[in-house]
Amino acid sequence: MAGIADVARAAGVSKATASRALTGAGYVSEATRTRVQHAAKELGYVPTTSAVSLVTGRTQTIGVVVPNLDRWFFAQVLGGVQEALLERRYDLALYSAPPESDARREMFTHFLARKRFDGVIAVGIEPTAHELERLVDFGKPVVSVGGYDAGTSAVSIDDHAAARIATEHLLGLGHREITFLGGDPDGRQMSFGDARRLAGYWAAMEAAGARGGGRHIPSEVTMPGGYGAAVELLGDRLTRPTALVAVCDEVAVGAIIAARRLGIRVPEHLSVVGIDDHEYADMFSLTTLQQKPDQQGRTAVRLLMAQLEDPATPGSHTYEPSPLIMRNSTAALDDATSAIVTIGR
Amino acid sequence: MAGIADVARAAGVSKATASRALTGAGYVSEATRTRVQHAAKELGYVPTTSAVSLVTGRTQTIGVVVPNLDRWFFAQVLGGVQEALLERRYDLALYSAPPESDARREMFTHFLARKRFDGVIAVGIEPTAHELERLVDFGKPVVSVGGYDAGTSAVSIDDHAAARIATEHLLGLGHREITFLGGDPDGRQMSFGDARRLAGYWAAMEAAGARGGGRHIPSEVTMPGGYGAAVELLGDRLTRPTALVAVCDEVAVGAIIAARRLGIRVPEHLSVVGIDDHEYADMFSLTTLQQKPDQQGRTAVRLLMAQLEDPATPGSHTYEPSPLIMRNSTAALDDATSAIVTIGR
DNA sequence: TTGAAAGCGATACCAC
DNA sequence: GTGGTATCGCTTTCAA
Repeated sequence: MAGIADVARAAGVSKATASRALTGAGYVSEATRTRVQHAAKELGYVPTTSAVSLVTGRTQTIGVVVPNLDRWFFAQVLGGVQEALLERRYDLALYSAPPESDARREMFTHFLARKRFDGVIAVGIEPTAHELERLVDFGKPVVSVGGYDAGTSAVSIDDHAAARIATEHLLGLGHREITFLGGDPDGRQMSFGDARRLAGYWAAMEAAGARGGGRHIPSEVTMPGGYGAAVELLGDRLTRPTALVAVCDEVAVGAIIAARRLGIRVPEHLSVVGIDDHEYADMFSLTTLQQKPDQQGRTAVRLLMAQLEDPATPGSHTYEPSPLIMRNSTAALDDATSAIVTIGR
Repeated sequence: MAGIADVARAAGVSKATASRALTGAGYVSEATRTRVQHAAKELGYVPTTSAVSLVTGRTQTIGVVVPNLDRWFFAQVLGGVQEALLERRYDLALYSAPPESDARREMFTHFLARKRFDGVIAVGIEPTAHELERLVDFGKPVVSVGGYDAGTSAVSIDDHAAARIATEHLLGLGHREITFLGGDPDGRQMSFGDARRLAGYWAAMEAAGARGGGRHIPSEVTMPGGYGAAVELLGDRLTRPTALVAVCDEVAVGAIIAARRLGIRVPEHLSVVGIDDHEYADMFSLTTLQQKPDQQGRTAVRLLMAQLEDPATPGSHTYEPSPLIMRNSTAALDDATSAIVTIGR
């Protein structure tokens, strides 16, 4: 529990000098600096953060807001943010709460007001008007990841393009009956990014004049959600599409499992494309558009730090790449597939 | 940015009285109390945490240490902890870093020293001797979840019993060739809980005189890990067991997927039991031993709060229940199964 | 029941 | 370069 006063005494200098020597701000002779540092180490001195915060106004803490922890994307982003923050010796205050929940409201009304952090990273969140307002008059830098871009800095993939490319890949293989799988049942709760994906899908379908073959089947955005929806969708041979664009890999994998159980072979009888490159993608040979959420987390931290150092830094939306990873879940719509589908009709 | 001085002025009282009225400590007349509270609300007053911490010594923050974020168990625990903390208006400082990593070392040497939190919840962690030492001389209460019980308070299921029950279930169905699937390849890194499960499995096998039919196949403790290991294990018809106890549901599900791909029917040709009751368990009809990590997280918070209120509270290990959930991934070893296995031999 | 004043542990300004 | 000192915003004796 040694304080800076102890360090100063041990080094035979004043508190002021000790502080300067330790923080590196201001002039200190090389000799005293080393002497003070030595004393500090000797005594195991660690500055009391609350005291530092009180006087400097900086907390060395970043607040991170996530809707939940059990979806791959969020967990990955959080991991990346954590790493990047750790490197910079920043603490991470976690606030996870689903949109529209009491906990979420509580968070916004209570915690954000506590000016406890120097900045906020909001993951996959489309804030409500009220939340947005609070975030803004919070007066500290905000960076959003994979979500709504509220005029603040943001980082995400180009969701619209990703889904478009996925769809075009399928169209290029000759598919016309392509269903978009996943996204919240009652559209309202569909996350911002997911909605953009759906839009990208429709854009591609329309551009190819295949609007008629398109359909959106909602589902919870989880593997079981994708599984359940796919069982229903694929169970009916009459209306079954020849290809699927899934809102994300978790849903895609659920669909593949459903297809297998129904005796529908992927990719021979059904092509599936996902978005994410989830850790499960490989074991299902899933063709997908890759994104690296942990990288996005790191980028978000970088953006935030830039604004912290120079508040004048303009907000910017960084789009991370999302390349197509070809595996083995898609195939050309050949005669065999057509035949099978036709027979069903 | 209203401070308590502003509130006091607005209410026509001194800072001292305002503080008492707001914190609820000390005598204040009912009249002034409401007047102060009103003024505070009016001005949108929020106490500056660093100032409060500086004088009270309490940070209203709990540090949570997890090995990583993308395993179901950890994410669930973290979610439960977050909720319970939020209710109590505590902040959650997240420290996730894999054991033996630089980040992990950094965490322990640097962050824990920052006396930034009132207590620590360590999830699924078997601290090294050095880490343990730091955690202890950190001098603040520590509660561990699902991991090593360092004489501090702890909460977990009875891993040994869970695996034993799972194994006995299989033995009761007539199986003798039962393999334990999962756990780190080179035993050393096997988590404390996982090691206990393996021990419980062996205990049951031995008690049934079936030691000879037992085997431990290591694998990464993930779905792809279980998948990969199961493909190898089940691919060889000569040595294939008739039943599997998986270290957790993720591994169990990976094994089921592998079995299906190999044309091995579950449960007709292969019985599988998991541990967890993961959100995927249902869609695979997985029989498993249920645990509720989020509850464990909540319990951990309760234990911690008790110690915070009264440091004399003795540490205690709370065991949460882990009931057997019967679904449809296990079946009696009947003639059919035996026949199939025999043919293979 | 209330108010004045003394810290909590650091930083930062201003003389020296 | 270095040392006194005011200060950050609040809680908490101690008197009144």
